[in-house]
Amino acid sequence: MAAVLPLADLQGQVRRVSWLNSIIKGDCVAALEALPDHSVDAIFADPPYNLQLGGTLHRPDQSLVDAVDDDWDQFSSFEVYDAFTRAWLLACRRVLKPNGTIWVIGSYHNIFRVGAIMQDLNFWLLNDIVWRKVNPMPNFKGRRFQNAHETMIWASRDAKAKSYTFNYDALKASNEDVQMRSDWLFPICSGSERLKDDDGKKVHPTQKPEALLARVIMSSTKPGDVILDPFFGSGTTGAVAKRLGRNFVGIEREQDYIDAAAARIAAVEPLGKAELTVMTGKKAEPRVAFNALIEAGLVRPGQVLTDARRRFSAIIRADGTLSANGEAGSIHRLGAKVQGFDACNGWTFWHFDDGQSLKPIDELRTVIRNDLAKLD
Amino acid sequence: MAAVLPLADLQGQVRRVSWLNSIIKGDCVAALEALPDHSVDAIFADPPYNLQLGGTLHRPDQSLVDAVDDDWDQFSSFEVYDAFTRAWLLACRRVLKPNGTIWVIGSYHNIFRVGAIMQDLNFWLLNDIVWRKVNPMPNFKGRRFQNAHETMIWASRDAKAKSYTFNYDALKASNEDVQMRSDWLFPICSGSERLKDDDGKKVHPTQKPEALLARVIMSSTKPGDVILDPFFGSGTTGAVAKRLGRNFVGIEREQDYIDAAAARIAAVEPLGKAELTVMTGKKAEPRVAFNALIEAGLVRPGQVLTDARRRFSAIIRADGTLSANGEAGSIHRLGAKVQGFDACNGWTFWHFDDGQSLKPIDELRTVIRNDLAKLD
DNA sequence: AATATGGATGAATCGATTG
DNA sequence: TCAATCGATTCATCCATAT
Repeated sequence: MAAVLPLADLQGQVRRVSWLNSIIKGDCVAALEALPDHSVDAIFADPPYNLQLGGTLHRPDQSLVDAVDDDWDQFSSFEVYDAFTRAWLLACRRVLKPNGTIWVIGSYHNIFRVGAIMQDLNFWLLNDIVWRKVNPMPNFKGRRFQNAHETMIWASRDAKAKSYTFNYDALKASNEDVQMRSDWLFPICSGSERLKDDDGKKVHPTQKPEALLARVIMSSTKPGDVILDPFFGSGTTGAVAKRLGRNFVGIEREQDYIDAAAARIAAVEPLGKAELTVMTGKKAEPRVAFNALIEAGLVRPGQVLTDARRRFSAIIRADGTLSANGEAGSIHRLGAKVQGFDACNGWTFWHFDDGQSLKPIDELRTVIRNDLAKLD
Repeated sequence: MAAVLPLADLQGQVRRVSWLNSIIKGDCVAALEALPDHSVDAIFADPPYNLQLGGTLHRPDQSLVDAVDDDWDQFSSFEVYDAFTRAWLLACRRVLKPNGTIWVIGSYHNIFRVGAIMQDLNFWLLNDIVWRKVNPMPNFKGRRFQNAHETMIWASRDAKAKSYTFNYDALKASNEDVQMRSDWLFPICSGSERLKDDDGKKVHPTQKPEALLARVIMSSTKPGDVILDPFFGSGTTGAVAKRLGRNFVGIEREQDYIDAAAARIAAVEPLGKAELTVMTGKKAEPRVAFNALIEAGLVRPGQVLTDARRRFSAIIRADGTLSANGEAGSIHRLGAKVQGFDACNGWTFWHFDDGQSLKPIDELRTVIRNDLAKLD
């Protein structure tokens, strides 16, 4: 895992997909040109934030704040930063599969430019997600609000791409059975998770917490997917992807970061298949025709169905349709019609009387589905 | 208060500052041209969001969602929206005092374009503030994360303006003696605060809560300051400004909104000097997702949970659900399922073995809650 | 008079499959 | 490619009505 390939080696090996689960050394845009079109399922990008720091910053006790002042975060103007942003986003767009999605994280220094450029390039914004930091750095001068969050943009390749991966049911089940919101709460990366060098200095100034990446990856990818991180840094994306049974591709310029990331990822133990199975909902279940209930003898032609409160009733016909008040149609169409609605889920609307109580015909569909499950 | 002046009247009366505490009827940019340079201390702008809605949306109960489809929110392209944004921001910049600040609120549909243009026009971003909605509208189709926040940008007129108003100590004192963070929690505007017409219909589709405006105004203005709102709508800015002893200027095109806002503001009773302090409310115990335990490392995927008497067991999966006997679900659903019940409190039912004894996972939730207690 | 229940609603870029 | 069909999908809160 996590072999480090110079760009030259990579280009000769694309056919064997040797770039899977490796870190490509080189400039982001140039390295991306070596990847095939539509070759990755998802992208997580943590680009330079273009922080505009005036001078040095001291805490109230006069200790020096170790700010992000690396060369890679220096841009001479918004125009230069915009050109850089457009270039790497375009390159990412080409390698992204048509139904793939991209995540970009940033702060108020850069995220507005990034978001506008994403829209200009026809990415279709699905959500902006707020990472609320449990333990953000205070504002030492007391001149602003404490900058306690960062923003992530989640987008599909274009507006027409409707089949992107979103594990809605799993997220909901893991969140007290209510849907996951756009504001997430996580601690910043610190303690034993934070990579340090031999001198105890942090390896990377903006290492992201694994919990954040875990939710990103669990929500919008499937096991076996390929996740690209064009600004790999300390390799959080790769470490979490490996642990969660996904593949990764990282791009990084600095050898120190590559070395630290490769060692980190090598130490990761992937989870087993059982632990990685994702909870799915009804949408993922096989379709069952209402006719199958008749054929299985679970309901019979002539039988009366009603809604849960017995306000409406209909008769089952031998062809698998229902009739009521001289009208006929599928369980869905007729359910909609009697209520005066445009649409209706007939499976949950229509009920049958089992002698004791009214039960939705959806329970009979479950019987059929359980029988089907034994066959494979 | 709140006299409504047609633009023509205004221009002849500028010297007497007759526009103070009034609503100017007219187009935003044209009306702004009639105001003197450097004449307002702060600006709060709630521009059109440029929502691009495909068709109609129904709730699961088939009721129709009353979407924002007003003419004033329709733009033919990003270019047109950008030009509009640049025009009103430039006009605002001219009337803003050198040490004044501006707030702009938006959603992911427009806020990235707005923020980038503000930077291009040399506004200096001080913070982005996240309004976390207590009670946002759900995502009915389960295709995205629940869009549970909006974003505000707070900026000074330019980078050199260091003497802007920021009531740091008052905010801190009103916030349990810790710095005010960049993520704010407020309910949406509803109930008796929401303006309704005689038919019970909402007067304005996007009326903002007064609590939100109150924090904006208390944090970045002084009593007696002039606050401009170039998209006045239902007049929340004016109502809160009057109550908090500030002056306002509103600009609005639609007569219906002007009438409603004028009546609303007329009914406001200004607070006395002593009462101009911010109130905060403690919320009930925060909801904790089971996923938070995994993300915090308190439990791990693959780990086995049992009930208190070890009659039932289940395995934790990486997506935050449990699985047992080929079935899966949330801690609550699966707890109910294995027992054959309709419902179950998974927090007290499922236990983990800490090496000495079985303990309910509810104890781990307490650990998380203690961390959270600092935040809400 | 409290409490319970049902309905309404909010800045929303909100399908997938088959014929 | 388009049209028809199947059938999946909601949270917190407020208010009106019923018990």
